[in-house]
Amino acid sequence: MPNIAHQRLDCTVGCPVEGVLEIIGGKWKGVILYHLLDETLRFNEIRRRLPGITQRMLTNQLRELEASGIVFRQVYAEVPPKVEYSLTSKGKTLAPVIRAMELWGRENLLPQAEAATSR
Amino acid sequence: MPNIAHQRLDCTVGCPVEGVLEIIGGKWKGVILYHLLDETLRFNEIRRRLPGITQRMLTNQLRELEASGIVFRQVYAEVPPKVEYSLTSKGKTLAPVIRAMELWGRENLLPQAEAATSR
DNA sequence: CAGAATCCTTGAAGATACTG
DNA sequence: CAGTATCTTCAAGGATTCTG
Repeated sequence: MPNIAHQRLDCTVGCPVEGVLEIIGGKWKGVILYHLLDETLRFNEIRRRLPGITQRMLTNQLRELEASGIVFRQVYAEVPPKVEYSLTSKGKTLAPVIRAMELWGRENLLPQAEAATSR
Repeated sequence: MPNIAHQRLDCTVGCPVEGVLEIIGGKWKGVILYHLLDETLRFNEIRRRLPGITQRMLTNQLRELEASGIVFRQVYAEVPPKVEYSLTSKGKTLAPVIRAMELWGRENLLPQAEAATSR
């Protein structure tokens, strides 16, 4: 084994998962990412897709995602203002994670889904 | 005790993701699940794998996971007490989600990892 | 060993109002 | 349209002690 062998991480093998949750956790980030997966959206477009979120929260979450290098914020110098949000290339690599969550959610969280098949 | 878990499905397509995050979100649940993926563990075994978690938190999180039908809690009538935690079949279906997160975490959260590959 | 019972702190999240 | 700026609340999470 090469000499990069064991770096002293303060926690051991569990951390990758924990770290991801710090990025896509929170109450809204996962859903925001989900909506940005295959679309570039403007601020209010995202907002409309998240019933219940406040402007403040949306701004917060988007800024944190931007700081994590996950989301790209494109500001157009127009009046009225226009800001578009999209995934960075790094953000796009999260697709498998989001998709896996989406799939599991559909199969396990929506009783109607399964009930519908048996109806 | 009634499980009032996911009745908040008043939002539309984003919810699958949101619902999953309610289950594996929180500060510790994802990591707990990660450790239970391929092992049945006793209370203190899990605790040792999560540096920094308190007994209270661990108990809490495990109970919530149990209430979500994700974790099975096996109590042995012994002295001293012995309680084993494992994934239910439903819990095991979360594996792809956890694995996707683990993979992404390894590739994006540990700079050493990428540095190692480019060397 | 695996918790239950308390008490306490913090900050995540919400409500509301204002603005370039 | 896309934000700030405050104020406030509530519950997630933590620290500590006790116990079958």
